[in-house]
Amino acid sequence: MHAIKPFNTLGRSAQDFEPIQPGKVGFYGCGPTVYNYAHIGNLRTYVFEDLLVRSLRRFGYEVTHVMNITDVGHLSGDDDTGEDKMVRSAKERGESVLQIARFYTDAFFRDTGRLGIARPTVVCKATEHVADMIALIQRIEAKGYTYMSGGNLYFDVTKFPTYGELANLRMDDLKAGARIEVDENKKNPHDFVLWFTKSKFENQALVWDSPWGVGYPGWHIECSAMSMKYLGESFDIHAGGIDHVPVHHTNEIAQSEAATGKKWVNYWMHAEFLILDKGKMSKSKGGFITLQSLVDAGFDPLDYRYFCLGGHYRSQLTFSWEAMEQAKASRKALADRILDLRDKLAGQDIPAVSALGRAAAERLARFDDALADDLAAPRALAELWQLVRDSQAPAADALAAALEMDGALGLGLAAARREEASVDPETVGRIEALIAARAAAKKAKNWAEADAIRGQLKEMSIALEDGPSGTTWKKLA
RNA sequence: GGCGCCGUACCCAAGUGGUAAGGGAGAGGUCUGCAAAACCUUUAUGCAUCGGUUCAAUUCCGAUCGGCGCCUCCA
Repeated sequence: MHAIKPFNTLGRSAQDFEPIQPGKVGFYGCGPTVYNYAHIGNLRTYVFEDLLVRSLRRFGYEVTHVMNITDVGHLSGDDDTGEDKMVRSAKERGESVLQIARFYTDAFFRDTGRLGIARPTVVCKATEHVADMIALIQRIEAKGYTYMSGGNLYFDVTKFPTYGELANLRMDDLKAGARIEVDENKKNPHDFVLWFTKSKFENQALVWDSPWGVGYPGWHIECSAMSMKYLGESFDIHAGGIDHVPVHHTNEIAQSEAATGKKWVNYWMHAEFLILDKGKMSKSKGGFITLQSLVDAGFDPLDYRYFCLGGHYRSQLTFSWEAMEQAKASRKALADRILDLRDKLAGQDIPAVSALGRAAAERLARFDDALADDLAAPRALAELWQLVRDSQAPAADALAAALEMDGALGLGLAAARREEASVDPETVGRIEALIAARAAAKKAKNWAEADAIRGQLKEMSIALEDGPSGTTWKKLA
């Protein structure tokens, strides 16, 4: 089992990973709020989480990956007074909240699927776990961490001495409410709601009965309740976007540890933002780019995955169409290498990893070192390139090692195939006739004629390649 | 006001207290009737600026300039 060393936000340092149970990893990744399509910034985080899961599995861990689907309660506006986002979407489309949630959940998994992201072991919806949340809140209440005020149940952060540790918050010089009016029902600006009975917006669509009255859960409790349900009261890794550090994850820790009295999560990993030239991409500000819009622009979803892997997950990555073009070109070149290696082997068996020659084995080892070192994908990618270009390694070894690497990177290299021209049979006949005519012209050394035919085919977006075994063609995109 | 990140070639992007990975793009070459692919060579005495520490700094420290994120639902 390879020693992996993730950067732990808790402590802000790279730390040797030691799972609670040897050989097993409990991993919780914050999932989407399903009131709209995911944008490519959101998706970057899921690519990171997928790389983490694939790497851990590659290193021999049995990973239980839990992801929540938030299908209740979030605000729509920057001013904290808007409607529930789910409710607004539902209203706009004339559908029920649950229909909206279902629709965008499906869209989400369609996108992650296209990105080669493995489906989590457990996908859990907030609306189906309200009873678990209520039970957890009761535990917190029983330990004396809560108070009722203005109809809502609050968590009192002053009762939790290590509050803010994850985010390096210092309670005394914090200026909460710098950008937002503080809820006057709170004793402390950092207190947060565990259960609402007094909604700030009318017509809350989804409400449940509870010991505190009819209402709905606070925004942080679902992750605590569901993660503990599926992973236990303490588990190994929790990941999410970096924006979650100061509030969401900070509050999750407080409420979870208040309830159990135990350390909740050992390793916290946070992905940095994808940004545009003008700043971050967000659902509420502009610059909303979906995976589909990349596809519509002629990119394969895996081109975007390659783009993401080209930067380290803890660094901001700036999106640009030019960078996408570069990623596309790189990924295609990589796939072509794999195809060339396949051709060289001509059906020969691919050696087992244990039977690799030294050159390929060393590359693979370095690749693993890069991944183990806080998921250094750019370095891992560089090793893959070196491998695939290294004439030292026999083709069979190179191919075997490259496919091993791709098991972690998920760039779909095993499935790489030459671009099959999607051309109707009639046109195929014409193309082949022209190629035959050109072959005849070439044989007669009538170069002008041969080139004319090449030009004619080019008009039809058909590119020819003369090889040792004859002429092949493909349709250009 | 507080917290945090970043500034490396034309572009994207690694990295290290001892002299700059990888990819894209460009240039030259080999090969090919042409073309494509492939292969070879090539593109930062330099890592925002200015100081400091050091035998040695791009890498550590400080300041400055510039960009970005968070403190509000947000990946």
